[in-house]
Amino acid sequence: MFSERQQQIIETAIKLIADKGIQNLTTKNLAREIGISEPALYRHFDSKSEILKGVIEYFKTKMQPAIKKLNKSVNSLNKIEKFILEHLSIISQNPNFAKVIFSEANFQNEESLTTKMNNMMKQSHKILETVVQSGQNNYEIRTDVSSLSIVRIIIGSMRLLVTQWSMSGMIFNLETEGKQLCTDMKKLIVAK
Amino acid sequence: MFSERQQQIIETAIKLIADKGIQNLTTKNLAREIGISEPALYRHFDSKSEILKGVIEYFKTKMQPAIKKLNKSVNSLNKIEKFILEHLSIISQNPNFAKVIFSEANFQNEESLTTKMNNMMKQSHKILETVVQSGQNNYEIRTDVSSLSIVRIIIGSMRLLVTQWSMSGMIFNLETEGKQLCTDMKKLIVAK
DNA sequence: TATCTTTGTTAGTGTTCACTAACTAGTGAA
DNA sequence: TTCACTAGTTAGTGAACACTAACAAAGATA
Repeated sequence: MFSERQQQIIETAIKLIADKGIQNLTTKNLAREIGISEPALYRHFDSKSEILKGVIEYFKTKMQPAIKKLNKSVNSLNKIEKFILEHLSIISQNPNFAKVIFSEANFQNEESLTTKMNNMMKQSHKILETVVQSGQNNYEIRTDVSSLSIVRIIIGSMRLLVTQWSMSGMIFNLETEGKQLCTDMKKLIVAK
Repeated sequence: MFSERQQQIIETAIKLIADKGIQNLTTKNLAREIGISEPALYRHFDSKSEILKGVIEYFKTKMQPAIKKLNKSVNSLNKIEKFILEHLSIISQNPNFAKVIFSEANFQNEESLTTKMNNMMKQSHKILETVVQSGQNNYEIRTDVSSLSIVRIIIGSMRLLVTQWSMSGMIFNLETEGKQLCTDMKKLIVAK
């Protein structure tokens, strides 16, 4: 899909945004960081906007494994744990993701980008909601609390953990802390 | 603290960011939206950066009531409910806040702003953690789950709810949905 | 060998950025 | 009445923005 150079451009764009926000992503900074000239960027992308679309596509493909691995578990609580830990593992391996992937504000400037981010988020929520609901149907997960609330609690706390991790300068171990969160989360939502 | 004109500038700045992100906040757009000239802005703030500092200060003062009202409850679960619902009530009354207040990315460009946002967040987490811990000491809140996890779950899900509300175009009632989330949250964390 | 394609370069475009210089109308106190 | 202060104006600054024109080197293909 993306050539090597295109991937390099996308990864560098993510790095620049992670460093100092979307206002730090200029064609000048991007070219300098890669070590090519500005016009060279335009051999690989039609516009800066196309690069940002590439960033979102890149997130999608990088995050896909976190969702595909869910089917390996039968148990719903295990699936939820996998969902969280696989996401955190990928972010842990790509620390620049942390500051960008859950910051919809970075893509607010253009409607097509907002829509793309929106859809990515909705899709992953839908998948998790299906897992939670089937867990409730199997009496693995308590049914006195709506699946919507459970999904919000799971994804909300995961996102906050990632935000705290990046804001702290990655001072703690994301996966260790994630495991603790999972353990506690399971205690809260397991059926009695 | 802030003059009327300064407040107007700050509120308009928040509106512009809410509309199309931080890149939409230019001195030109800001002046046009208010209906004054660009240089007039500089009679009230030394620089654009000072306006952004003003935005954060404005959030602080506007959000303070949500925290001050906590002491009116004795019950810890009620305090947590108040914490969530008061926050949501203020955001509901100031819809432009929704897209900006939890989007640390908007203030990432300058270190002094990042620090300010960071501190605001840490402070409110600390307050909530104190509430949770005293609830655990009183046997109102279950103690088999760490207070840190509970705080992450509460604030994380609240932030996500606000994000979903603003991303949906405010299509649902934030406070109604917030009450449902509170009810479910209390069921999960109440001591057995 | 000759030509085409790919991927880079240098030098530059017009536009927008945050911000300033210089001036002015209105107001309130000495 | 004079004078200073406040809060606005018009016109313009250099720097940075995304992007382009024109050219060049290298490799693959005819």
